[in-house]
Parts: sequence; C-alpha cells; structure tokens
Amino acid sequence: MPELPEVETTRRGVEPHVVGRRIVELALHEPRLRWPVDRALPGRVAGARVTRAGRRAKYLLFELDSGATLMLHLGMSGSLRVLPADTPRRLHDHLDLVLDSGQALRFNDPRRFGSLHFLDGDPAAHPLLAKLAPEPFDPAFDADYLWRATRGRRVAIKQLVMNSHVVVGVGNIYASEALFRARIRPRRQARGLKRDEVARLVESIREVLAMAVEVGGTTLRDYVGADGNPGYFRQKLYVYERPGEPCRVCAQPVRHFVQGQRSTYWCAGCQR
DNA sequence: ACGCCCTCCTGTTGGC
DNA sequence: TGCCAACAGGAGGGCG
Repeated sequence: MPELPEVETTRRGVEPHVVGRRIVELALHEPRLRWPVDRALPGRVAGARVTRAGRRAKYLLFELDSGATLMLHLGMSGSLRVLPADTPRRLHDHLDLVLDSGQALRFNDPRRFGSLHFLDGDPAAHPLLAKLAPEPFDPAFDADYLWRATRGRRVAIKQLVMNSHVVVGVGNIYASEALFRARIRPRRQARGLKRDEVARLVESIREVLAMAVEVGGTTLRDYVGADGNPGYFRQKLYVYERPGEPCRVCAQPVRHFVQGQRSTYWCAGCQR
C-alpha cells in the first residue's frame, strides 16, 4: 500500500480541490471493500461541505461541516485522484465523491483492501484509530519512546517498526529503508538494540519518510497521486526490491528474505 | 501482553 | 502456449 508518504502526498494533492467544496453526491459503485461500506453512507454525506482534509496514520480524514468525518484507507493497491466528474469509469473505480466544482475524488483499488467509514463524533474515538501509536513526526515519537517500546520485545526490529501500536505510517518499503539508513539488521530482536541504535532508527524513520513525501512517495505498481502522477522515491531506494544488485554504499549484493510473510531487503556489509 | 499465522482480493510474473 | 504457484505497498483478528 501506500505508506505514510503516499497517503500524505494524496492528502496534499486533494486538499485544495476538496476543502470548502460541497459534496453533491457520493456514488458508491462497489461497497465490497476491506469492510462492507454502509449502504446508508452516501445519504449521510450528500450536501455536506468539506472543512478539512486530514490524515491519521494511513487513513485520510475528510472533516465535514456537519461535524462528521469521512474516513478513507487506500489499502494495498488503492489510489485517490481528482478528475472531472464526467470522466468515464475504469476497472476498479469503486467510488466517486462528486463535488460542486464539477470535479470528483475517484477511488480506484484493484485488490479492494481499502475501506470507507462514516464517523459521527470524535474521529480519535473510532475503534480503528483509538489505539494507534504516535505519528512518526510527533515529538512524542523520540528515542526515549522507542527505547521503552523495544525493551523486552523479542520480535524482530523490522516487524516492530511496522506495528501500528509502536509507530504508524511505516510499511514494508520504508521499514527496510529506515533500517538500512540506521545500519541495523532487520532480524535483530528489538530488545537487543542499543540506545544509540534506537536513536538512529528514530531519525532514519523520520528522514526516509520526509524525503519520500518531498518527491511524492514511491510508486512500484499501482500508486499514483491525486494528479495521476507516480511518486519518484523509487530512484532513492537503497535496498527495497533491489535483490542481488550492488549496494549503493558498499557494492555488496543486496539480500532478500521473507520475514513474517513480508519481503525484507538489507545489506550485510552496511547493517549490523 | 506477546508473537505468530491467516485472511481478505485481483493482477502480474516466473518456472516448468 | 498454457497452467499454476508465488508474490505484491495493509492490517485486523484469532490462536496458543
């Protein structure tokens, strides 16, 4: 999926087109997403004005003047584009948020792992959001915090940083990339990390996510931003999806293995 | 609480 | 060429 940089790029891309606009209609073509979309949802949002386009973890949050919030997750293969509302639908276009500007936010998601929820009341109280860890750019996510979060944990550090109860927004690409930058082997037990390694990892996570946001995220297959353009961070990846290719730092071949049913990439020369 | 495994779904790729 | 297994950016849920 879209990880934090891709979701944030999408948020920034749609924001100027959606904030201040009234929702003419939510056309739901395919309610069978990660969770079945409430059939009554379109009726609840029609006519409302969008006051804010926010993000929490990998969820997009469209706040409405009714006080409610429309929550969209892009899943593994989803994208959200701004298009003229009369643009012909393509395969896997599941919903259109039609705006009074004549444009629409169109959600496309081949694998249908995305989701759409209507939140009445405080979004932070929703079960899917309530237990989420701090954002990586939140000052609360610092070396002290990750130090405490790693103590006593036998799980591999790569799996730990992908755990949304530890920190949000870090998915499979950026977990490998952050560990490379922090010079830490992905299979290390979290509890075995030294204090300075934990501090490096916090900085690496922040750095790699920030750099990816700057260039519109990473496009491997499906992902495009709100304008339909891919993200360009793929060119900056050190290890992800580069098995056997020379490490950009030490020239040793990049290694690959499967960890918790997810591909992990790393460099034996650079990472300890 | 923790760690591991499975699941949802479609599309693409690589091996035989 | 066809067939089939493996794998793909997420993450909730169930189990021991």
